[in-house]
Amino acid sequence: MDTKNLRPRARTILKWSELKVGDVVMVNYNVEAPEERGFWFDAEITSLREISRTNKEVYAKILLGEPEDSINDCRILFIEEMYKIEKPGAYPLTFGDGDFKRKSGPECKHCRADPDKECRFCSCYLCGGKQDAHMQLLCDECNMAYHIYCLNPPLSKIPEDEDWYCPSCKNDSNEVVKAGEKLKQSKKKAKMPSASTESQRDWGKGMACVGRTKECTIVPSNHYGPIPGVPVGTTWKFRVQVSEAGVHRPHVGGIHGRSNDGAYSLVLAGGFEDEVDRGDEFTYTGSGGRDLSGNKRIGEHTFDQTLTHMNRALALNCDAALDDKNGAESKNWRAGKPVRVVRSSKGRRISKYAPEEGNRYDGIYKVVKYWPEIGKCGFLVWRYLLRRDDIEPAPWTSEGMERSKKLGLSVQYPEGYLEAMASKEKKDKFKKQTMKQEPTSIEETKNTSKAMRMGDGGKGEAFQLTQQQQWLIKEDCMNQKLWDEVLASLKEGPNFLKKLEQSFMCVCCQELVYQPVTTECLHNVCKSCLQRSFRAEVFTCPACRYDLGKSYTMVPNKILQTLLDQFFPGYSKGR
DNA sequence: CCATGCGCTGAC
DNA sequence: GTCAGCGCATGG
Repeated sequence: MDTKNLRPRARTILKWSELKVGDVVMVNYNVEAPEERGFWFDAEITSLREISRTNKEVYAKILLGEPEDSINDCRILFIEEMYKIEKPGAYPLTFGDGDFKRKSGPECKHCRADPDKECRFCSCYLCGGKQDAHMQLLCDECNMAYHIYCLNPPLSKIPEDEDWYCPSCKNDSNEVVKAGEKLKQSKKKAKMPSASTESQRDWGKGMACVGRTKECTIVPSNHYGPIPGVPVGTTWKFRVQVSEAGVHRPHVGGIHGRSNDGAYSLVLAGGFEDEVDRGDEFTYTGSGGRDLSGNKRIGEHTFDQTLTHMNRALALNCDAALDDKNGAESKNWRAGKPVRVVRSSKGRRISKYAPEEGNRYDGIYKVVKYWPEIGKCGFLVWRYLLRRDDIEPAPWTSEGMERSKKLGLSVQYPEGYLEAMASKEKKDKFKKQTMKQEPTSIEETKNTSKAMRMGDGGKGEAFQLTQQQQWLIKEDCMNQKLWDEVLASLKEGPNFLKKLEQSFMCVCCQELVYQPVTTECLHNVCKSCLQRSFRAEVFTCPACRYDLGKSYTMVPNKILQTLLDQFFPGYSKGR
């Protein structure tokens, strides 16, 4: 088996039939639930025996850099995924101490116990030296350290880019787009109309086709209800930002949902003239029935809509048995599943509740009823009645406006957008009289960039804790020190949640702890992760190696679990 | 893999 | 003002 040309980045899932003694593989071990991440480690297969067509009993020698971390031999029982790798040891077992987080210098927590010992987390992969930690770069793929001056060509300073990949993990240089170079044509793109029509349009510079730069991770994509840290009234200029915030994930689609589950959010953009919006109640129209030929995103109505896909999803939110012929009405509309509603400024043509600019989160609504009807377009459409059910005041009410003012909510623009627009305007010599109204004066730009930072999870209004949360935090005395640290960032508003997520991340699975066990040494680990460690006969704390003892009783910290469930609703789904 | 889509932009 | 037509995320 040739492992030389296979890099972790282009990892290939191994087939059982390919596996043989002597292979070095990267294994996700003991995964009980497919969505749950287990331990990643490198192992050399020492023996294997076929049990069934899909199962092999595999014994492997774990290749780890540090003896105290190693389980010398193990029996691999449930291999969910297995990859061939180039650099053994490049993916450390997650018994680390935050080594994933170290970007560069100054201190490697991993080897602080013995600073003189060679350590693969802070010794340069090229020269082997540990010196000049501040000039080391960590590869985002394999976590190996590299001195910037050992690289070929050497770098003069630590790059400011978010990600850095070492020479062996970096993609084929032919695929890398160098400064000033045009994007390489993808296979998919070759099929697109533009390939043949030689379109001269300057795609990519504006917001028409940009991708996400951030992703909402505090709740899963199938999360119902508000997004923690996003108050009603929050407004974004572009749909892609709404997607990044996790409020409404599709870039273009009006409904986000799953046809066998329900709808999580929708955007009111006035796409249908015969829709009615009364603020606390509105009618909405399903999707489909449009002619999308010519690679369009919206088009003429040419056929009837069906209660499938997203239309079915939205119907499932209604607390009534599904009826795809006549529709249905809920007897207890509040019992339906919650839908996040975003109003777009485009809806102004039919609704006075639409915002003047951008896309505004207006809160939670429920589906009261849905029915089929012949729309103004002449074709059958599915129509829905939604009614507001949210304790947060609607943005157009006086209470809501006061709150928006208090929270300092204003339209959020993508990073660098206003600056880019301002300089473009200047360049185009479009100064003239617009300067007074347009937010391009220095003062105005400053104000808006403050709002942008807030949206980025930066400064803004302080995060509010409920009385119950304050009480629970006080009760969780084992974690007092951690909470003190986390509470210090309350004043940073939405950043508070990020800090919270970091502080209560499980060192094993690198996710927010679930059913956390707070150890005697005051670390928090998922109960299932700790159990897995114990099954592998490692009875120490995964974070600090403190010996917990073979007969340690794992008691989940219920108070902490309650708190985390409140701050990150739905995060434990599927775990 | 493929189909869908209540955005967005520059060209006209 | 109108219009063609693109990447991308998402679900199936």
